[in-house]
Amino acid sequence: MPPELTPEIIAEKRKNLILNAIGILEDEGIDALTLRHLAVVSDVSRSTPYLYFKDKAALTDAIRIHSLHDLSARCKQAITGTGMHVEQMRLLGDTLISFGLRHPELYQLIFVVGLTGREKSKEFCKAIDQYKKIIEAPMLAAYVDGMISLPPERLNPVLWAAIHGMLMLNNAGLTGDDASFVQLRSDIEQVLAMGFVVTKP
Amino acid sequence: MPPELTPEIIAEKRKNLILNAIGILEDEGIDALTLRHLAVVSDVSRSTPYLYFKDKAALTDAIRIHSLHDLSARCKQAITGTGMHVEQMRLLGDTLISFGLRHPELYQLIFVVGLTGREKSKEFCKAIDQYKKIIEAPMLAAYVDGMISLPPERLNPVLWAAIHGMLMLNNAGLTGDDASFVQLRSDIEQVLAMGFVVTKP
DNA sequence: CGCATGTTATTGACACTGTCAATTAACAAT
DNA sequence: ATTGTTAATTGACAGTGTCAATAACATGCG
Repeated sequence: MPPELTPEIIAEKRKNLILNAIGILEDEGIDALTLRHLAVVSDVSRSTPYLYFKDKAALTDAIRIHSLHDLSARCKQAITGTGMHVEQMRLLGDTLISFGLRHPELYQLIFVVGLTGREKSKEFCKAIDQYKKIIEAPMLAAYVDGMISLPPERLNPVLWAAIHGMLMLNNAGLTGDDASFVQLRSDIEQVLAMGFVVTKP
Repeated sequence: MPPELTPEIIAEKRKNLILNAIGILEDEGIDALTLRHLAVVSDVSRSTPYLYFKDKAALTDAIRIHSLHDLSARCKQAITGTGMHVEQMRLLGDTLISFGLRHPELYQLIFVVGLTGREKSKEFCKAIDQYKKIIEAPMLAAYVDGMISLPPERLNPVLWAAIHGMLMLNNAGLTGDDASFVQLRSDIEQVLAMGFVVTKP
């Protein structure tokens, strides 16, 4: 008979590898994220990760999914405490921007598909859908309240693109110094708001 | 004495390697862009590229710079023929979007610094500055004409972030099908325009 | 013409990486 | 204690970036 390896234990070991991989990514950069290095850091043998991940792309995919769930949780928490829909929208934007600024390497790994592996996995798409659902809820409420002029399925891509672009440019060092980024952030907020927020008559 | 290798010939061989590298990138993807493969395609020996590029990062940097010059040239050409500044702004946006859609791998290599190598080179920064200067010229003209409400150094980052984000999301397959992208593109244009275009009184 | 010289290009070699087959170690049930 | 199944390790191989050692080679001088 096999040793007692419950699915829970397997899942825990898997999660441990994922967390160690994220640690490497954030501390030493994407180039240091190698399966062998992960094995050393995790104090396991060279090919043990292959027991939990089919290949390297599967590992990075798992990192993406884990991090998306984490981000979703942060978003949920960010909007508890206020019921004002437009305020919630701002809080969600802040959460994403803050995440992108604090975890640049991780952010890039998550959202720049094609950095590793070409096509999105089923689970990744599910995690994205979950995240989008959380984001779009306050937007839907604000829309039915008549506060904004575009429905969520049209407004969210606009806001997402603006924030994503700002973060990616900043990540690439193309937004100048910190002051420039702050200015950009405020300008984007203002320009966008003027573009879709319904002004009271 | 050395063999007759004029700087022109050296530059030509170098450019040839760059063009071949771009060909590999666009035809076979970023993973196929390897120095050894480039050598085979270019019909030279394994380490000949090292005579022209210090290391792989120098090669990708050269690709970036070459492509930025190419993009700048396209932009210059796009706005010849009309003197209407706001129309020129639209044409420049179309040029960038069209470039990003037609050359996704190349676009990502250029603008996602950190994909290869960590810090920007001097020459890359110069090419970026050149490009920005071309982009911002019509915006400055439109600003002094009173057509738009933000000066170029503030408006350009906003527009750039929006377009960059849209292209990167699309590149990652996060903008849905083609129809969704078209919708997003038009929504962004509209929302942004409402945010900064001065409406005639 | 033949040789020295400095330059260009190729090959050899090394450390890494992803990956998997072959092998060993661990352990529950008998 | 034996055994059979499974977890985990080691061996091995093809690629990759990189550079030192080597060859090829056009030119200038004797």
